[in-house]
Amino acid sequence: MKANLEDIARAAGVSKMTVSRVLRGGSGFSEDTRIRVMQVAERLGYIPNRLAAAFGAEQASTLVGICVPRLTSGLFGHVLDGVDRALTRLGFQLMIGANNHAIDEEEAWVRQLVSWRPAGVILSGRTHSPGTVDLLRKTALPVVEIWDLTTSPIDMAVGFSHHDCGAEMGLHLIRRGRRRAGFVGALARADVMGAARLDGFRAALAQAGHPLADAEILHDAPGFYAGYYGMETLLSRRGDLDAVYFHNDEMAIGGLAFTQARGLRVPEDIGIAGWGGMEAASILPRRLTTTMVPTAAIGKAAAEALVGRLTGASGPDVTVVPTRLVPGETV
Amino acid sequence: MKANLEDIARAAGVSKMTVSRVLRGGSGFSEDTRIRVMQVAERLGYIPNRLAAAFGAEQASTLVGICVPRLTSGLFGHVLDGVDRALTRLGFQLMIGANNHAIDEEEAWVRQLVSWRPAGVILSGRTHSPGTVDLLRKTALPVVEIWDLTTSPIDMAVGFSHHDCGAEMGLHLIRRGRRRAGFVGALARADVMGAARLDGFRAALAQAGHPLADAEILHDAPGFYAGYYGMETLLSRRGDLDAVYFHNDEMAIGGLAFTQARGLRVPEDIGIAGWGGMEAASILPRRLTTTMVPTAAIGKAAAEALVGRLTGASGPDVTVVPTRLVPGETV
DNA sequence: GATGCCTACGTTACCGGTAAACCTAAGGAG
DNA sequence: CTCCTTAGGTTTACCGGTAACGTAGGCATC
Repeated sequence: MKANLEDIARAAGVSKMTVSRVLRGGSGFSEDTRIRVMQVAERLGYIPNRLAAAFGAEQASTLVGICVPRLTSGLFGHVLDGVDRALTRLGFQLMIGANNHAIDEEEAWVRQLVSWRPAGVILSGRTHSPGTVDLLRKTALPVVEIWDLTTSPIDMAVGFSHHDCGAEMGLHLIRRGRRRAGFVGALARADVMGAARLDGFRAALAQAGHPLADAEILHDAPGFYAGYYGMETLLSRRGDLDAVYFHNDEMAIGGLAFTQARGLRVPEDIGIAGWGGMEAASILPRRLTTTMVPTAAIGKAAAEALVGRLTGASGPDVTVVPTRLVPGETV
Repeated sequence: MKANLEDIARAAGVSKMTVSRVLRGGSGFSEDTRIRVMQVAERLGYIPNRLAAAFGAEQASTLVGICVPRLTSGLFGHVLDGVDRALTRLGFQLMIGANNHAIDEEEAWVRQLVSWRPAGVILSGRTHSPGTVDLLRKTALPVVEIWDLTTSPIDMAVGFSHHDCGAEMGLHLIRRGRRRAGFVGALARADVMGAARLDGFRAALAQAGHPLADAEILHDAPGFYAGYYGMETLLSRRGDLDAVYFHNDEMAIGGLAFTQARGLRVPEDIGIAGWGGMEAASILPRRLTTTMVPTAAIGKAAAEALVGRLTGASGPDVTVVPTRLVPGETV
């Protein structure tokens, strides 16, 4: 039914080792033999068995795992795309997982992954369970932590500082004359990185002498609705806010929709700032004030760091990718 | 260094077959033995080798592949999420791929995938290269085609008819009194499914006696910008259009942004309709007229169809999921 | 008391590749 | 003429599980 190397070897009158070498494009065979083997393989409809290959010679795995917080996130979609394009081109396969912002779900996924003996792993964020870290250290797998920067990565890291993003936006609001800023977050107690942005934001405001006026951290996923209702909640508590910083752009656009529904003028009555740089943010009647994150570049850099490690090239352990605050017209 | 079944067997004083049985939670061992084996496995930090397991007993693979058109699509992010949640819970691992709307890229990915001897495959769309179909038939792998419905699937299908979506929207526009409708598409010559919606749309308009006035199919990816510029192009050619149907909601919102920039009133001067049902569409000042697609439900249904086939349960070959036209306030 | 059946294991034989070691004939150098 | 090298192979020994089958001892049944 389905042919293996042995079948090809028999039909071509060579040993299966020779077939293996031919098919992998190595050396140690004549052109005649190569052609014969290729033809027989084609004729028999040979389908390689990577399971056997990876099992028999463990270093030959072409499997890479990547775990993101949520598969429904637009930003991480672009990260995945960057990783996928870079790795597919080099003959790797991508195994995917979502941790839903829970380190124990991540650990469960990592355990499954390592049982497939992959060539490497890409994780999101810098917060992992002890079990995860332990396992990855023990298996000595190449690991790239992306998205949030850490100075002491498990192995390698590609990202930026969420804390700095928040601080930069805080400073920007202050410079634009805002004095009573609020914050609307999401995924309460789950999302470490949004919390880091809030920390940085809060610190910058405090240092400027105009501390954070109020914050509303929703439990929902960070979407348009959540932004809309978060804005409503925040303003019902503090009607005097003159700026609101949102968990991300989707929420900011939701908040913007609320100001329109309520007849508030932006940026005159209140300023709105987002984070992440989704495409829609730049097509609004007023371009959204936000921070652009080079998502696809992060994915690409992570893939390249991983492949670099595998091919023995020595790259930096920590790669910082620059984010960019876009002033926009909503603050 | 790293322990295998043999090591555990030696340390626990049993055979490795017994260890295998214990770790997989089977039967044929005493409670005493079970506890001893589990303790030893824990102590040695045993990491299962699914490579060896899947290789040695081919039917035991827990690998499922899924190929989507683009990883950056919000809609497919939700599909992936639906698939991932359903399969992770059942102990499967997801291998992912993107075909970039090209059937030969899909074929290349499928070839890589089958070499991992997966338990099943989920493909997007119903258009595949002969090589892909051939390969999947030959390997007799469970296959679920999602997103676009086909009456003669390779194996199973979960989706809806894009043609019908377009036709339904065409009829809706006619009913709302529109007589000169245009269309803005994307991914020219690549996206089969958007083309199917246009076909249905065109047919419905023609049947009503008010044929499609004009269509602009861009080569770009379907995003906000593309919608904005597509709208501009279309209106510069046909200033008398009274409705425009877009490839998807993002493009429709982009088009909407153009009408605002140009001072056109929606829906009075011109109607705007999208497709897909992205969350942002329902939070606009005027709720967008669009078609809601049950993305996560499609993912879940696809996963369940696949697992059903694997466990021998007989389900339907074709599952139709309902889409819903949301009238909105932009037409 | 022979037979059958059940429990709780152990034994054996693979699965399909790959690395490493080994072989052999032909050609060239000394 | 012998030795060495090289091209072009072959042989052997795994990798770590699992299915299928074998078996010893205990108990119930006829």
